[in-house]
Amino acid sequence: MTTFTERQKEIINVSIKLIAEKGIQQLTIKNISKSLGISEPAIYRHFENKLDILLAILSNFKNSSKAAIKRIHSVDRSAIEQIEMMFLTHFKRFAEKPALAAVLFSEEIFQNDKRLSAQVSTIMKLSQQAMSTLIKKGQGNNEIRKDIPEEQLSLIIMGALRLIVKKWKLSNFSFDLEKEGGKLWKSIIKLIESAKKKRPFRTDLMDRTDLHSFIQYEIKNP
Amino acid sequence: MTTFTERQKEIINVSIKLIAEKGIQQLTIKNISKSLGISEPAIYRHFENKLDILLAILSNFKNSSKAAIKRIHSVDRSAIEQIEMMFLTHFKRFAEKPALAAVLFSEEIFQNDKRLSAQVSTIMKLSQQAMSTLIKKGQGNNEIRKDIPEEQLSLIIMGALRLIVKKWKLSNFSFDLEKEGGKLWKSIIKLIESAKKKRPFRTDLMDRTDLHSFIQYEIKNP
Amino acid sequence: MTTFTERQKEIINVSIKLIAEKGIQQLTIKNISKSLGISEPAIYRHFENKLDILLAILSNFKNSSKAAIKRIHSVDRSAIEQIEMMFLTHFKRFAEKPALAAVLFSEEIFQNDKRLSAQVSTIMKLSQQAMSTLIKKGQGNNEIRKDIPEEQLSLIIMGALRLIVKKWKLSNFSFDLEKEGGKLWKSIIKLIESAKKKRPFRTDLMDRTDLHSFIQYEIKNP
Amino acid sequence: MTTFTERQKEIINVSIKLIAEKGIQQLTIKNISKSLGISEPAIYRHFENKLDILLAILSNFKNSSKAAIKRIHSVDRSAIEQIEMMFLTHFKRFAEKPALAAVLFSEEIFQNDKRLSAQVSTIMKLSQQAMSTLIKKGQGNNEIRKDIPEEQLSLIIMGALRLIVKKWKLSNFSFDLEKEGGKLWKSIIKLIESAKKKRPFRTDLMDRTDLHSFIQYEIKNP
DNA sequence: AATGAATGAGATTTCATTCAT
DNA sequence: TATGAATGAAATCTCATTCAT
Repeated sequence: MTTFTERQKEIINVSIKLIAEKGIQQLTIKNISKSLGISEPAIYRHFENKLDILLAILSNFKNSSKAAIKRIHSVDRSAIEQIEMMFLTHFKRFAEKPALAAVLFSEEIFQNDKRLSAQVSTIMKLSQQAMSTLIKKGQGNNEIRKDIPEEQLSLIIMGALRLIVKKWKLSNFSFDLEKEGGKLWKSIIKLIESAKKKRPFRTDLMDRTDLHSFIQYEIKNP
Repeated sequence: MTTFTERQKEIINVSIKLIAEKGIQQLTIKNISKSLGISEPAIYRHFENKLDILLAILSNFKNSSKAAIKRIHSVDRSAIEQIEMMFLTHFKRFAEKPALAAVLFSEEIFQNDKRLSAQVSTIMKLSQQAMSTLIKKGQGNNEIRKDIPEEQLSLIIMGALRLIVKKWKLSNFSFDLEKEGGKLWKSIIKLIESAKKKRPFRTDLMDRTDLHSFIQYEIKNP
Repeated sequence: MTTFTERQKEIINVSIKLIAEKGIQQLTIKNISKSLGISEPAIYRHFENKLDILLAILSNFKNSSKAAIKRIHSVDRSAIEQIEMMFLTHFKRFAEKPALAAVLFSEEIFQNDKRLSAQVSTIMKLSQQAMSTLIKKGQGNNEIRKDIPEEQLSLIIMGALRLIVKKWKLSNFSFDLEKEGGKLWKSIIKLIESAKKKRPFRTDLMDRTDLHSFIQYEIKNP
Repeated sequence: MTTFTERQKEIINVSIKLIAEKGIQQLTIKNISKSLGISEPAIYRHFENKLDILLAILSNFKNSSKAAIKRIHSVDRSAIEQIEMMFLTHFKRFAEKPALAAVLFSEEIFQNDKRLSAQVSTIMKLSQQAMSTLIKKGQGNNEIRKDIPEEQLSLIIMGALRLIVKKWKLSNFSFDLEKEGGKLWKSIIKLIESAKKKRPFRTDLMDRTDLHSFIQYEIKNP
């Protein structure tokens, strides 16, 4: 788990911002250096080449995803609550750093290099597996319906999650992602909950100190 | 609804292929012309500039989407069946022309120009609205559950649809999209169908001549 | 004295206009053909190449200058009146076809080819010699002061004439060239007239039928 | 009043030379870089684009014109002498740097861009106004005849000045501009001097150390 | 007489990267 | 750690011109 210097982090963040705002085609060494107020060759003090910057972005995100997943899995909650955590963590993270959404949901950007696309695949699988694991647990618990295979449910949940983020981005971040995410979550619960054990929907969830602070933690320590 | 010359269509197709295979960064006039076996300036006889080629790709897809949607809406079927048609039409379309999937599910590619991203938005809204309309109809019919707002269901269905196409692409088209799409559809039906009026799932749907030929038609006549 | 076909004349005129309005750099085969509403290769039916179009412009103007000069010289008037005719003919010509001014007073445009710059030189010398001849006649007549050599007077008159046309062009043809030209002429007469034989300034000159019709003729038959 | 780096000055000078020798059409980045012995992209370290190079040429000339005019106006001399200074300064400047004449008397070259043609207009007006001011002063002093409006005299003088420079250029710099300029000046004095106060023509003017050194100064410190 | 399609040459500009300082 | 200057490669696009029809 590589760590980055301050300058490297600056470069990573500026790059994410540039991709988010102007697209991958505008992610040039010139633009990065201009954004940072340093010269172009200076970038090469911190990264060997441009590809390494892109890899660093991915590695950075992968690490923080891993950490978030680990924490969610280790929390002692019902499966549904844990899935909810994943959901909300996602939205909170992107709401706080919209550029990240733009970049991370744009795997195509990285497709022209094998190392890059491998990394992207790994990242995608990471959260899908985490989701799958939680769903399986929920199905074991009778929290979640069993008539639909766990991979399908995972696909459906992740798909909705991704699409709402994408819409948010296409709308120029013009709606409240966390609020809409909350609504979406309510609907998804209805869809996936086991018929037998209907639980009352807990509107208070987001306010509960522990979950809230948990999510906060994830965002501050990606 | 602009029509394109033969050469223009060739350029459009080659461009889609290039984007799909090598990413937008490799969509250069040189590569396009090389693929067609003509000189670079020759391209400019057919499109004023590169942006126009990208716009043509989008316009082309938009037109065929519109036509497909129109036909689906005008068919006299239950809402669920119509949604199924949309689903399967989508998959069939992409299965027949994988490159299109690569391009069309990569809206980020087009983000660096206002005209492009406007077109992308329009296209996305097109199928979402079509889906919404059908769901509303189904809810009116008691075919589809009413406890979840129609926009949410639409979001969830479209999200799943998009994600499976994206996975297919990331897997290098290594699974059978139509087959997996069929499975996904089965799961989705279970999720959205109205509890009261459970219909038996019709595995035979895809084989029925009329639907099949309908979809075929859409693909051959975009 | 080559004559031109109708199409050739059209091409010449359009070319003059293009140079006048947008500069020599915008005089491209594409722009010429677009202005005429024909295809690019069509131009090559009428002129072998681009250089020939430029030569035709010059040849055209040279011919009409020669004719005008010849007529002025053959008119039976005082030298001062003949010079006045040259002056006014010039202004009238340009006032009716401003583009011509833009082109003809821009000899630099043609400098990158020997044949072109030779033609330009010839044209310039043409009117200067004509002017010189008239001045010499005037000095012989005692109409024009003799204390300044005839080449100097010619230079001064032609210089003023050119500068006012250039100013007119730079001002975007926003003043009345003929009127300002008339004023300039009054001043020049005062400067060059022989001290002894002061003639009254004839404001009526431009109205006199013969001069007027003479100038008209020159413009219509360049 | 922007100052230029050494490389920028080199580029400016090389560009002037290229325009003078081969015409604006040969002023290409390739030719500039070849002349300087550097690569084409290297030019872009020093100027953002080609237009900026042209603007720099004009700006450079404008600045030096302003300085020259300021100095001439501030000298304590008769109006006629000051006009003479303007005349001779002009000729000396161009005689020392013939390429500049080629470029500066070819405003057409710059007509295809608004910023360029605006600058050209400004420069033209600059010296015309300076000339007008001096003539008005001379008319107030009874040095210069009053029967011709000051704008007309200014036009006539500037026109002659410009035309002789242009002829010099068209002749391939084959005569002695300063000498011919001197002759022209003698003629012009005769034309404009007030009848009452005939001053002896001062052939010695150009030799007088102060004027000479003044002009020298202007040329070396533009 | 005209055109659609094409092309070699070349224009301006951008890019990632290097090197000397 | 940083920079000014530079560069090879390549991108987009324009130009005058040709050729088959």
